[in-house]
Amino acid sequence: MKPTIHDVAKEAGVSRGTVDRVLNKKGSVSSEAERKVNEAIEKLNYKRSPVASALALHKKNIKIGILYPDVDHFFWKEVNKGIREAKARLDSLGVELLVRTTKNYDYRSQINCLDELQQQKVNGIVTMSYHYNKTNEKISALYEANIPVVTFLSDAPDSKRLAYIGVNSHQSGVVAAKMMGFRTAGNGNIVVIGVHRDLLCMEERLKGFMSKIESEYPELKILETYNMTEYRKEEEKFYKAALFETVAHILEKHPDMDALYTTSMTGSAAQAIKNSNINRKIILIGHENTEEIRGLMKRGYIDATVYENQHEEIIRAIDLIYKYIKDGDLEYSALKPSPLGILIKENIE
Amino acid sequence: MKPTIHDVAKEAGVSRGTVDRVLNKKGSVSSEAERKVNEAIEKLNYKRSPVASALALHKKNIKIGILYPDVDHFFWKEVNKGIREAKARLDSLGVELLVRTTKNYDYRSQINCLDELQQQKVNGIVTMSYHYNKTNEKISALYEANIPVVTFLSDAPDSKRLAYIGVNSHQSGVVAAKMMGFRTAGNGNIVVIGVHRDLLCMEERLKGFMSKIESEYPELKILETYNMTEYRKEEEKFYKAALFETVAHILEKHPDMDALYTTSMTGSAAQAIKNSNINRKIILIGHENTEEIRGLMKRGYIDATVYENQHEEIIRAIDLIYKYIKDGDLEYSALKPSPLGILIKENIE
DNA sequence: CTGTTAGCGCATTCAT
DNA sequence: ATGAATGCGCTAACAG
Repeated sequence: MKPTIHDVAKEAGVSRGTVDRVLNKKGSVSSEAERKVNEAIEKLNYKRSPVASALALHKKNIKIGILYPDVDHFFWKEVNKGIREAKARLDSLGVELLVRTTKNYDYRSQINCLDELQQQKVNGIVTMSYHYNKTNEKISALYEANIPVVTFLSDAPDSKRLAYIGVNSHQSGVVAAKMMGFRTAGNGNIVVIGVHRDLLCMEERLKGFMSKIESEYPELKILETYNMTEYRKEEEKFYKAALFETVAHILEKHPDMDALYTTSMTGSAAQAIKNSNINRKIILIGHENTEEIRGLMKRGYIDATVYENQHEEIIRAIDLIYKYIKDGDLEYSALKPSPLGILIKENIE
Repeated sequence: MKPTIHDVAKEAGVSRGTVDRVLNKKGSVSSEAERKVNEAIEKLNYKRSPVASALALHKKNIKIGILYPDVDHFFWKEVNKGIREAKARLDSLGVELLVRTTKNYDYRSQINCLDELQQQKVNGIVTMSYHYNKTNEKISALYEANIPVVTFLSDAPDSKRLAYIGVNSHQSGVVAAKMMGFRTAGNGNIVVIGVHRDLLCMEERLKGFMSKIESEYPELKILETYNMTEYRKEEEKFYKAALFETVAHILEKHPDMDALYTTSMTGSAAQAIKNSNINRKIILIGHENTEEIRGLMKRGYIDATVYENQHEEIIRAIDLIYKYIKDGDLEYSALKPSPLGILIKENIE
């Protein structure tokens, strides 16, 4: 039978309360008692039961804040689903989830929302960083105020965020380049669209793609690189419209192009190509795995994407911060980069 | 605040015991009481707390049997890790895991082990099917004896297994064929090795691969298809030796071959090519994602594999049967096929 | 058929 | 500094 805190107390010749104080490092324990308890724990190989612990902690009312930009219907829908699943699970642990969204990627909106969550006295926050450096200060300030922040999808490595849950973004671009190489057999003319470049993850993707193409595919020529960063603060419909225009412009300007790579909004890019009614094949490589993308890929408008599982990542992020708040230590095993998925028509679920 | 069973009882004007009987369909409840309870549950939007439930069920001592062939060091090592993780989690729920392994894929060994687990009075079993049809009868008999069986990795669809956790194997072969198409640019001579063909998953992989090549890549010629089913019942070292010989034979017999596809044991196939010291490039496409395969892929001996995450699958399978034993119902959301991963050098973690 | 009671293992009081 | 008591939400056993 698994030893309980009771067994440990008996073995050590102290009360359950004392064992608990040692386990949770509460102090107020004589060094003599502490030694005996630790010996007993060792001897019996005691591990605390997370279920019982969670149940007992029920009344503590932990609050976790979640903040993300609710802009791309398809992509964030799956994040939202993950949040709902986590919520259902954490509900029964007496944990409250305060979910906030912004209408765009403006880092000032993010900072405002973070302020509000701080006022609500949350015990921790999960969010993505809206800007490669403008959010560092606020995140570090939250850390100093004893509110740990876990970033996901896009990191803020120079801030004092507790942890980052997400992929290696540079490598994500490298993999995309490799798929471009496969699909084109290493030969042809490419146009590149860099979207959201002040999101760290996007900039890194772009760099990864470019460097891989340059180093490994000398016969793949990049005709031009477009930049769609300035639209970042607009609402989604404007953003989409701008992308549509850009793609239409590209198709007209580059009649000799064979392929398009876009660091994000792959679904919209595919729609734009589709709507253009051109009668030559444009190979499209991009990112993410959403319902929209799967649909367009099945119909041949997207050739491959490189993605991370945003649904699982948000769940991992929430679990990570919950455990950190509850137990005070990081699960180091959860910190390695998330796997990079490759999506082609054939392996759509 | 979340409603508890107590709130429901108060709302319905009955005792907690009665609510519990309704919740767990224990019978012995008047239809009048049942109606009132259900109304109260509806009204309060009551959901039972899985943590509290698990804690209370602690004394019940549920036993789950797990059975798998511990043959390929690298592949099954990760299954084993998943089992250990699940064990640690279930330990604190008072669940006992009886883990059994066989030394090969002989279905008779499997049936013997299943018999033994039945004698141990397990409440459910997780295993893979060792043979496309010879295990159906035993699995169905277990079901009749009220011991549900969940298959993973390789299914027994014609048996009364409770559920299958794993990928669509046919599609797995299709994706492999697509990767072959990418890598060869749709042109060249292929040799195929069909391993373990009386495992349903392997046979389906092979069929998926062949059909995709035939239908989509007319310029890819399959020179020959080797069959390595008969070695299935041997121990691993014999199996590997046989594969080494086969690959050496293939390389000699087909000097015009460009690529090799193998339905399993991709690591060994790569080792065999490596050891042969031939000085032309043989493209190798196979399956799985193991430490061995990642190492050989990084060094260029494997070009791509299609895999399922065996680590997550065993965990999902164990959780599924645990919940079924505990709550008596299947989590239908867990039943869709697992995702098919594509591994190339660039997206190795 | 129904209500009551006693834990499951742990964390937090409140006494001492 | 330590021990004892209470309860988290639920289930099982018992009493009626």
